[in-house]
Amino acid sequence: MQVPAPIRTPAWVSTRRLLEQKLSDLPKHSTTFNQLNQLHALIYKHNLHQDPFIMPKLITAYSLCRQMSNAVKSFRQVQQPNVHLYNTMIRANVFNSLYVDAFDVFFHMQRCGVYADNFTYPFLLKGCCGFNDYVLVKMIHCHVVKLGFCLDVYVPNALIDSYSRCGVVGVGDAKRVFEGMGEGRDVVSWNTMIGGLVKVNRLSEARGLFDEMPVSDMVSWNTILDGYAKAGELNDAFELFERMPERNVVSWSTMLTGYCKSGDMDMTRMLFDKMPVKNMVSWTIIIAGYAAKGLAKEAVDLYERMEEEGYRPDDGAIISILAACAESGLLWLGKRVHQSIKRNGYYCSTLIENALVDMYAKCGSLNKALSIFNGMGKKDLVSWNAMIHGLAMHGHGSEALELFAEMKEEGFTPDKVTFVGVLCACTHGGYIDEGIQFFYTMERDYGVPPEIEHYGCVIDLLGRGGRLQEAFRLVRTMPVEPNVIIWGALLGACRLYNAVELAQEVLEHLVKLEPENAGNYSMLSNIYAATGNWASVADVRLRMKNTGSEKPSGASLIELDDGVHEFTVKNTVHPASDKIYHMVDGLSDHIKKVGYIPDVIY
DNA sequence: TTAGGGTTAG
Repeated sequence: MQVPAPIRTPAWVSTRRLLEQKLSDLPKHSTTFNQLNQLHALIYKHNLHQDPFIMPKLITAYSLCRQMSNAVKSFRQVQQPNVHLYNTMIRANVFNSLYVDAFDVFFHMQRCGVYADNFTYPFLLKGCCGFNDYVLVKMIHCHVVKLGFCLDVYVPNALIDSYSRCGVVGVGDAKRVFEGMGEGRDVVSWNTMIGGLVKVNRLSEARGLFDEMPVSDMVSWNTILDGYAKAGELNDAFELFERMPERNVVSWSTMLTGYCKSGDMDMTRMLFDKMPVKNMVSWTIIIAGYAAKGLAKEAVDLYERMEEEGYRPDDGAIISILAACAESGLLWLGKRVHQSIKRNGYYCSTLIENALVDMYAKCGSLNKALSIFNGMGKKDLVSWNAMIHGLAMHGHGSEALELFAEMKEEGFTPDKVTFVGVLCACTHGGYIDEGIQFFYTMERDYGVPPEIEHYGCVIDLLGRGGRLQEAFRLVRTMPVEPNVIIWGALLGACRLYNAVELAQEVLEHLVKLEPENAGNYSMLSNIYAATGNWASVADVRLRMKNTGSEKPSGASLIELDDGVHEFTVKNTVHPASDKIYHMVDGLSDHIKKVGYIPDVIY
């Protein structure tokens, strides 16, 4: 069907200009579906749905408010898309993490004989980051070289970035592209290369380039600052921070992250309070920092202050904060974030729903996790994995396995993370033979080769099932080097079955890997004690003293409405200590009367 | 091109 060319009356021209302006002015996050649909209808009415300037703007607007099906519909309305429209569509897909679709658009474009330009390859290379796939980047690189494509600075810069994001395997290629650019390098090339080296922890090399670069800008300073902060070299980072010709919100946030990760929340707070300009990222860093450390009151207070000051948490903020809550079991803040999502009607993406499922599951609210999971419009593999793992870790092994079966029926292919959850479900549900069966068939039936995580699970499974020799044999024959988790699982099993000799051997391996962890010695000491070998208990204690490893006392944390309460052995600092001990003594007497024999830890 | 981002064994 031929679309008649619009008649360019002055009224048409002004409508066109108005629509173009409206599309450009749309706010990124608060655009509603209706607003956009109205604009789309107007575009149709004025016969502008073939317009080479209007349509990319419409597609971008749909993409920004996560309406990709409408973006695709709009794209299909255009009969002869030009390179600009293809580029827009590739970028829209990448922005929405639809990497496969982005590549499909690229192939479609080639089939239609439309030539890629300087923008196509950088957009496409950004799509490779989603796969984090070195081979894919290499393929595009070869493609560009084969075409004899004019290597404008944008394309090699994108190549440096994409290669660097592939980690250690790609950084060599990134360097070759960087060096090949010669005099053609701009400040972005230098910054990207420095960032790439920082990503693979080659800090001194990055510093060398930073010192060597002809002209540095704020991004260069921030990149190298981030390198020091991520490496935990906070003194060096701070020195650099003070020496910076000027600082922006990114520089301050980089320092916040550094101190947060080192656990120094006082310093983090001091910097945060001193920041001249804050943004969503800086609020997120400090709130998630407090949350991850279980500092409930500080985290919730700041979250509320942030909302009072008119900040609306974006996807990044919500996900980071929920993840931090999940890590420390901070249900209080997790619920608070969930409330504000509901109250403000934020768009709840699959990413956010996954974070909610994970948070509720990790915090022990399995019903809440399940109700969100069941109500999800669109589940992805991560949703299933999070729910399976959540059920498994709380002892609902059979439910987890049922969910695994359901997931396959729905057409999802399990990945390596799924099998960690499945094996964990078997361990905690006591399904030893089933677990071993899964372990030995995961590669054959699903093409997922077992990795160290799966060996960890199955060794735990065998160990808890009392099949210690089998577990030990597997550790010795497995193709990967056993780590502390593997040896730790084995030591735990030895403790369960009082396997003294095996425990001694396992401990020697563990001590080599983590000499500073006193928990390992305690475990061995407990095994000796359980078998009445008091002389060896004394030996181990002496060895602990000599090596200077002191086991920190364990603490229990309970979250009530007003925050997290910590309890340790013989600790009386809690304001309600007297009442609590009274209750504990009463309970203790009661359970002994009904036949409880305490398992004394030595 | 720089700061925060979901699922992973003891």
